[in-house]
Amino acid sequence: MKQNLNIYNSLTGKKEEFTPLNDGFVGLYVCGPTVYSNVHLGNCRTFISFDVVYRYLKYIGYKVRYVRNITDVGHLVDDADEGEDKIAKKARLEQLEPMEIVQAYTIDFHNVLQKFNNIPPNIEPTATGHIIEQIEMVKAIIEKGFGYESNGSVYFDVEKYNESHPYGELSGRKIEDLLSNTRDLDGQSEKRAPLDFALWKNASDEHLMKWPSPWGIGFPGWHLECSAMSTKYLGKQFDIHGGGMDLKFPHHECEIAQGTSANGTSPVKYWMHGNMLTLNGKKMSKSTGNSILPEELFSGDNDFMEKAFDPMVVRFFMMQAHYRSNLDFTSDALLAAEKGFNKLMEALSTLEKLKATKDSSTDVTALVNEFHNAMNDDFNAPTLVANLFEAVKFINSVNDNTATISKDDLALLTKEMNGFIVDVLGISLQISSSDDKLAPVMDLVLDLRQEARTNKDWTTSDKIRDGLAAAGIVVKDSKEGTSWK
RNA sequence: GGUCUCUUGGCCGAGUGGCUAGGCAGUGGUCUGCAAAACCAUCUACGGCGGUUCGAAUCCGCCAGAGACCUCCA
Repeated sequence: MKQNLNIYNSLTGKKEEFTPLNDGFVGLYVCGPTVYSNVHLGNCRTFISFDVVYRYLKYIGYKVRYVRNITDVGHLVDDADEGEDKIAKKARLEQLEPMEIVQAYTIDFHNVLQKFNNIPPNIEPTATGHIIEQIEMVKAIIEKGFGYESNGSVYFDVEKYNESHPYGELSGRKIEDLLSNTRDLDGQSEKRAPLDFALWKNASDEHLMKWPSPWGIGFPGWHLECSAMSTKYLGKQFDIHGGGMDLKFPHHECEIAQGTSANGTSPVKYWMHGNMLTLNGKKMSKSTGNSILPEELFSGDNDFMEKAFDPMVVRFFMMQAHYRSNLDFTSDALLAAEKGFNKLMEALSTLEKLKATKDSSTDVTALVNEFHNAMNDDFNAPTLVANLFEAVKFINSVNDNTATISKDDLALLTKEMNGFIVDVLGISLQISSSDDKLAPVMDLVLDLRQEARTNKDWTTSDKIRDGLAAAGIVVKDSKEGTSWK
């Protein structure tokens, strides 16, 4: 487990050696989706990035409690006082119960992530299931003097908090700058100051999702659920909190303020933020039509990609970029990734067939150590992939008898190649097309073709090959015989 | 307007003060009846202008361009 893992901490802007609060255990919280529409590809990238973080922590021996919430109370669309709840709005438009909306999109979310081979979190709490905890947290914040009630709503007093704590420390903002940039649209605002944010909102009669509270009927503020649920399941302070870049401000900043004022301690030791994803160089946006859903990518039913892509290819493609970098989705890039992916998979099956000899012609231990070094350096999956391809080259060389591998090294390499590809990167191996009924048919067909080839009947053999190709089956001739795929 | 980040070869994308990232494409080769596939080898680089340094693509400054956040957003 002693791996000298380094994590880039958004709070300090530096890579820091990871030391868990409790030796051997890691608390990991990731901000989940608001389930009011289909999960989009950008969301998936964040969750896949943190899936790899979770997987690697486990791989190096930590016991991890991974918590990722489902936001099933819609955040408000507009400014606090004018806004509309996204889920409530959608429910009204579609004439459904809000919980029908939530249920439908939660299922979609789980389905998509499963296709991407994400491991489900250990706890997936919902905001509506933790209203009591949220109310208790609001009470605590008021008690500590950082929250105030106004007309049935409760707000967080940012300026008061800033007197004793640096509000803006995560996003590098200063309260003066924020103030000078605040848009003037209040008027009848219940807030004392424009930077204050809602902890609890008074609900109007038409509002669909609401609960009783000490301040009247209402619903929790947008930032509160994460604070309440992370505290409940991971404690007042925990190790890693992740999420997309776009949540840094104000969401995570508010979480720090809420946690610090309610619990007396900064809630998170290591903040991690994944970067955004673009489509053809531009931000994904539903309004401009520059957007693609995972299902559309898998089915090929979209205007952006030349063909359909397997979820594992998409995942592999994402692994070729660092989680803190932007990643641009283009047809060409996916196509290139698909070929690389196939090469890697091919090598993995070649590895199983390798024959060990007395010595290894290369330092396999060093090769494998590089896998760890890559991931220990702030989960650098792209460097890991590069290192895996170094191993691929070696595997192929052994297969071509231009390199050798010892029995022990072969065992080590097999274990670690599979470990890093399957367990860490989360690339599930393709179930080879061993269709029970097709396989014997193919054996027969290829046998006939081989007969034709032996008889130098090229017309027949090529006809079989072309016919199969038309059916999407690629025939591969090699020294060992003919295979198909 | 404010805060911050980024700018790498035909494409995607790591990384680093002096030593090959990697993948895809291209080129050459091995294999093959011919192909395909596979494998091997190999070319093209660090936005512009200054500065620091023995040496910078890597550090600093300026300029240009892109993006994120400032308002719900992974």
